[in-house]
Amino acid sequence: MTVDREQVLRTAAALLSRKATATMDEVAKAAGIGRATLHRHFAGRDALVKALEVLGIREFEAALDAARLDEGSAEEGLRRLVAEIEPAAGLLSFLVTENQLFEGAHVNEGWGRLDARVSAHFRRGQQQGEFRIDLTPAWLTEALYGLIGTGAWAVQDGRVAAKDFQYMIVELLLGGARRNVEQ
Amino acid sequence: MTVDREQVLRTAAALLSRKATATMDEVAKAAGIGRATLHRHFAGRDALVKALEVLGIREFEAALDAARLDEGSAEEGLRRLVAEIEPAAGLLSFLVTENQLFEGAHVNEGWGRLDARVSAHFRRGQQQGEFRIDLTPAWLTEALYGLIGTGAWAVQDGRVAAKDFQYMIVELLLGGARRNVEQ
DNA sequence: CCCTTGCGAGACACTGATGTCTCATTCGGG
DNA sequence: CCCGAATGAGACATCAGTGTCTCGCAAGGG
Repeated sequence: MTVDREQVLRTAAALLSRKATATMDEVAKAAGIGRATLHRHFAGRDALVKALEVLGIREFEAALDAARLDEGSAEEGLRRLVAEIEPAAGLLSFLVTENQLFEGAHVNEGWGRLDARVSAHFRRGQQQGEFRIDLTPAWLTEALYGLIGTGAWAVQDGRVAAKDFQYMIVELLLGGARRNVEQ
Repeated sequence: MTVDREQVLRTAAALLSRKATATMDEVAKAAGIGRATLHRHFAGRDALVKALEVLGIREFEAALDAARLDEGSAEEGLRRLVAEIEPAAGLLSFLVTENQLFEGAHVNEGWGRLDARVSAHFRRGQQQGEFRIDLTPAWLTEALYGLIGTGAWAVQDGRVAAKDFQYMIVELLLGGARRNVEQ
């Protein structure tokens, strides 16, 4: 009988990341609850978005922790990160697109911290000679977010099989589309 | 005195791709014109979005033609395509995010055609042994769109220099982040 | 078994965006 | 220099979305 708050948020993220103009009524319907109930749990649209941000940042941070980026090679760390982040891919893609419209340049402090951790990981990979140095850590970070979001959409729309999600993202990000001749 | 219709559309695409909930008034202000004038040129919000789609598809198609994908290696074709598409990157990223919310699964027929051309190019690259076959053409196509959109945002927000736009996208998409040891 | 709690559906007023209008102004061509 | 076309600013009605409320109902615990 009780609404699963987290499930509602995940559904809302999946919907809002594809249709930012979605109505509160649409969000409620997508989550399978009534609009009044949605309002009981989230005071308004702003509160809903804020809750999405909080949950998304929390899950992303948890994924970063669980990935143990410091251990092993940078590549292994990245693979673990993508694996850990997969369940929250919808939330992350919502966060990324939402963060674009930083109203008045007030970047979320939590987001900045996560951004720095990911960026630092790519920098470590460069310093250890694993990653190319002609692609900036900032760009690799953005590209990772973009590919995760794209992957989440592609899976949702059935253009990519869910089981290939991790592989497609990591392989493209690490190895690229070019076929290595010596292989 | 006369409004530059195309410039208005480009400005609108840049704004709407970052903030889909932007008001007609915001769009007008961003384009430096009055709201009434905006309404004179585009009957309403739907008409504006439709015009953006038409222009975006037209420019994308022109980029595909200009890139001469059939000539030379698949990699060269891809590089030309990204170069040709750069001026319309904002429009393309709007189209991609907009196309996610295919209302009632009515995918735009023009978009499907473009999609098929890009996908076919990746397939050709695979058949010629240039591209990896473990990454599907559909995914490579999606990834290209995603990276172009991500790149456009990153440039807009100053996280990546505009002059690096093409390089960052093509190098990551083709070669990936991993440093090749034999190099 | 009852009773409390939480939910869905619907009604309602309110706010903000939209679309249309008028009017003064300005630009640019003739 | 003058005139027409196009624009900007603003007023206005309309409407969709929002936020709040009530009521009936179902679930689940005591």
